[in-house]
Amino acid sequence: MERSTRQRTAIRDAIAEAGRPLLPQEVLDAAQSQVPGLGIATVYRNLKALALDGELRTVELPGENPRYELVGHGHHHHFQCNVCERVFDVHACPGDLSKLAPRGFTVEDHDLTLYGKCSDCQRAVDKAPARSSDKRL
Amino acid sequence: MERSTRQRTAIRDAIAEAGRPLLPQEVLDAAQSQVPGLGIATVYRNLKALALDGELRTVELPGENPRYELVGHGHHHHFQCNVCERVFDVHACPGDLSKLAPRGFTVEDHDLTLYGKCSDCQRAVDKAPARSSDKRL
DNA sequence: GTAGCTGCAAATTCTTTGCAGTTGT
DNA sequence: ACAACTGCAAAGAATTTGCAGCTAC
Repeated sequence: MERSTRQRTAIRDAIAEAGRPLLPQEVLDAAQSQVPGLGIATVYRNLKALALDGELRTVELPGENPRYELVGHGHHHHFQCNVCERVFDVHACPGDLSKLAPRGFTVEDHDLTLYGKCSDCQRAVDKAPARSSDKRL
Repeated sequence: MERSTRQRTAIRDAIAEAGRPLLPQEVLDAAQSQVPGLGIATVYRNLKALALDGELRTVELPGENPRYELVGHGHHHHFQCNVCERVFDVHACPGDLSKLAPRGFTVEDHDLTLYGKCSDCQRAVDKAPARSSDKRL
């Protein structure tokens, strides 16, 4: 049976406050402000448990480690910033994509990731137009 | 400068013959029939080099380890069958998705994966209609 | 009281890297 | 010849697991 521990609460809260999908390590960093001794293994165990429980959803972007977000938003997609690499929710959807599949194939679902610059990074670029010497990451 | 070695040739051939995106381990298994002593590190090094070189493309599906396929088709997407789990190329594209992003965000690229039933598995379902006891995964 | 939870460290899995010997050009 | 390449084993990074002590109920 599921217990309510300081650790579990801190993990849930960290994700709720972030408002965007977090990596296990990001969850640890955020939750440690509430529970200093928190270990990464506990974070992994709780993320898995909460996901199984239906409280969290696993967000798997191509080539990225899994992130976790609160369930609650229904069908939606994600945007990853090419600069800061953070991931954001996109509450829009191209809609019916069934016509994209080859003949004879049936489309039941889809997964879409947008890439570009988030508003913060876009603003930074606008203010300081790129010089050829600018290199990030 | 790029050399032509037995190993590199075997790796390239393995992927060419497969005709679908392969995992590094699958590449190793296939290429070892040509070069028995082939090591996994060499496979990784060559996959990376060939991808950098523009010969191979990395196919990263959500929650899956990276696969590699021959370049040749330009921008395209993938379809994964919910039944047989095989991955197919989709040579269609929803096009401009920039309006889906939140205000202030700039869309530069996108990644799309369709899920459903491939023609083979769809045909199988049509012939043998699902019973309520049928459960997958 | 006790089953579930936790932190730590060791184990796993996938991928990368250091090194000394091998090979293509 | 000589830089690129290779196999092996060790190193990394992300995630899982074993275990003994802790804690919510």
